[in-house]
Amino acid sequence: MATGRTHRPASRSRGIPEATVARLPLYLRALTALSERSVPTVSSEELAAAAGVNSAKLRKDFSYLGSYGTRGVGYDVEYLVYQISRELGLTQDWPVVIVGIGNLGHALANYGGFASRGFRVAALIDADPSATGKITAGLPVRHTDELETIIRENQVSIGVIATPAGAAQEVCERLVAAGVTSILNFAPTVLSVPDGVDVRKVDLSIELQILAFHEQRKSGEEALAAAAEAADADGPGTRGKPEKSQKATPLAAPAKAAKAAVKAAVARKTGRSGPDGEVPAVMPA
Amino acid sequence: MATGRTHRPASRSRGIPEATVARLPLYLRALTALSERSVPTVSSEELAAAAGVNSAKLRKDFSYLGSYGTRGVGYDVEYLVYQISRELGLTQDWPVVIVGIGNLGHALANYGGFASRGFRVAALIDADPSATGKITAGLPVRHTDELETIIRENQVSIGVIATPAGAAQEVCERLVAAGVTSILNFAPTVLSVPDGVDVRKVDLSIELQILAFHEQRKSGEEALAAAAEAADADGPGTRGKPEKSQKATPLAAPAKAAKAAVKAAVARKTGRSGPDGEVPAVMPA
DNA sequence: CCATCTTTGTGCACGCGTTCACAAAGGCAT
DNA sequence: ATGCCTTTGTGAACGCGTGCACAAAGATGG
Ligand SMILES: NC(=O)c1ccc[n+]([C@@H]2O[C@H](COP(=O)([O-])OP(=O)(O)OC[C@H]3O[C@@H](n4cnc5c(N)ncnc54)[C@H](O)[C@@H]3O)[C@@H](O)[C@H]2O)c1
Ligand SMILES: NC(=O)c1ccc[n+]([C@@H]2O[C@H](COP(=O)([O-])OP(=O)(O)OC[C@H]3O[C@@H](n4cnc5c(N)ncnc54)[C@H](O)[C@@H]3O)[C@@H](O)[C@H]2O)c1
Repeated sequence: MATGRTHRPASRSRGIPEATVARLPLYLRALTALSERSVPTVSSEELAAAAGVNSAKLRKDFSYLGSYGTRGVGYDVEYLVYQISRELGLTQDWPVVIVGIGNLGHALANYGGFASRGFRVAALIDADPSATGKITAGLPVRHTDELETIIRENQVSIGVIATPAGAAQEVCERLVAAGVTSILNFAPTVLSVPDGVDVRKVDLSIELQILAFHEQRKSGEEALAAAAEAADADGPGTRGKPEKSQKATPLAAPAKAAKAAVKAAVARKTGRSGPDGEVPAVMPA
Repeated sequence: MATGRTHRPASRSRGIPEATVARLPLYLRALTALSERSVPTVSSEELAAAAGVNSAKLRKDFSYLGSYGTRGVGYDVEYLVYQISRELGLTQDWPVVIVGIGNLGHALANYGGFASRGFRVAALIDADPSATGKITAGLPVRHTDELETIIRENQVSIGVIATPAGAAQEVCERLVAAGVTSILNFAPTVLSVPDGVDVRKVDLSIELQILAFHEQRKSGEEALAAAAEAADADGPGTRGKPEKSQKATPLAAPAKAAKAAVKAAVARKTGRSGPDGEVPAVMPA
């Protein structure tokens, strides 16, 4: 998955837990697929399998919405699709603006997954004058100067930021000032927004780093230390070859000496990638 | 944010909680910025603000890694960058393949955020014969036939899926069979993988739906019901104008009659978007 | 109309994550 | 050296989310 919400701690809005809200779109997707296959009803067990969750969790989630199932039978697919759509606010049309029509912005603009869920791209906005006017995904790219006007005229309340990180906060502020109250941020920055504005972020880099963490664990604890030391000294061939780890005090209180040593090594490395022989990642006390 | 992990419930690998792992990249980014400004040390308070989290949380997170701070002073920036990088496995090089070079795949291939964190795009793979061979972001697009060879030769353990949803599971299986053990999935599907394989998903559509949910709450509970009914009947002008909510029995047990009525209405609507006068979203008992 | 069987809805317990609050640690000035 | 002041590291309390397990509901067949 990508990431979690940023602000507003955990205010379960009127009884529906945030974790449940995050799963509703998942259920909806599975239900839509069933609906297209004209399946009339589905049990919690089947639907849970399709959505990749626990069936008890699914039933509890639905219980927050009301009693929409029939014991002994299951849930009526069409009815549930409607109820979830309504709960998520997908029965109305949400105009969205995308700001920053670069690599990612182009992909987003061409993405079909918007319209299929009630989200309508109202405008594409970019600061580059040479980009404005170009037709992208059937829409002309508008200049940033028009941002406020576009937001107001189209009653846009959801904005997508796909600008470089440096511009994100500024763009965010302009969006908010113009009336946007929900932001989906693709730039790798922490956005600060006033209360009442929701920010969700999608950060590819973070996802990869989390995967790398687990990947590293899979190859054994110590490979990393070896790799870290050997990184600039030798070529390939060392990977995945542990060296016998003294797992005692794995990360326990490094003495001052150790800190200083590593710090020095790091400094050396940062400055220029010179050879460094002894870099004790874990130091004996 | 994008999304959460899919499989492997909550196995805190060797003591570091999953929630903490997910925040380490955030800290790392903030620390890198400080490092570039040559800031020598930083307090938990400052760093927490930069990363957008609570300072107590940050300190506790760091405590899982070891005692890396100095009381009365704070944390040494360079040292912490090194420790977190090491913990996340970023001191080694991670070759990555991107499968599905369409709109999104192109954007990903051109994304600079990979290399800056130790992720190297080893290959771009697509099934479309007319696409193969084309140079994208400095790399030739390779045909799916070569997938297994590419994975093995480059020792790739992380795969990114950016194909249409229908192809995702199949691609996933081929990746896993070839040796990939971590997958970042952009296709809106639930992937099933064997134990030991990590899947994280990024789903733009889900993020927007979650935003829509909260957005809807902001405009008052009932606007939705009104909008739902009026959706195909009238034009703009109704939005964001609450009408005084009768919050009694918001979603309480609808009687059989109500279910049937709504279901009928839904069916009507699904078939063709004809006019529907009375669609009781919430029915009096 | 009754028995049986399926499946929902939920009470309950448990574990993870968050946050508070504070003692201990260490730097720094005197 | 001594005391002060800042900031870490963590014990403890709390709340949310998850999953088990089961009683009640309802459909279905006889
Ligand atoms: N490309 C990806 O796959 C990818 C993946 C994850 C995250 N991101 C992030 O998404 C953002 C965009 O990535 P990209 O690859 O599309 O970059 P890009 O440089 O191709 O596009 C950025 C666009 O934003 C425009 N822009 C700059 N400042 C602006 C401003 N103040 N107002 C409006 N528009 C402005 C630029 O003109 C440009 O068209 C970056 O922050 C990047 O880190 C990209
Ligand atoms: N474009 C976006 O902004 C965006 C956003 C979120 C999610 N997504 C999802 O990402 C995926 C890709 O989106 P897109 O807009 O790039 O679609 P796209 O149709 O432009 O690209 C898909 C690419 O995958 C290739 N492909 C198809 N089957 C394949 C296979 N079996 N093996 C290898 N390659 C195969 C196609 O040739 C094509 O080049 C979709 O699942 C989409 O739902 C896209």
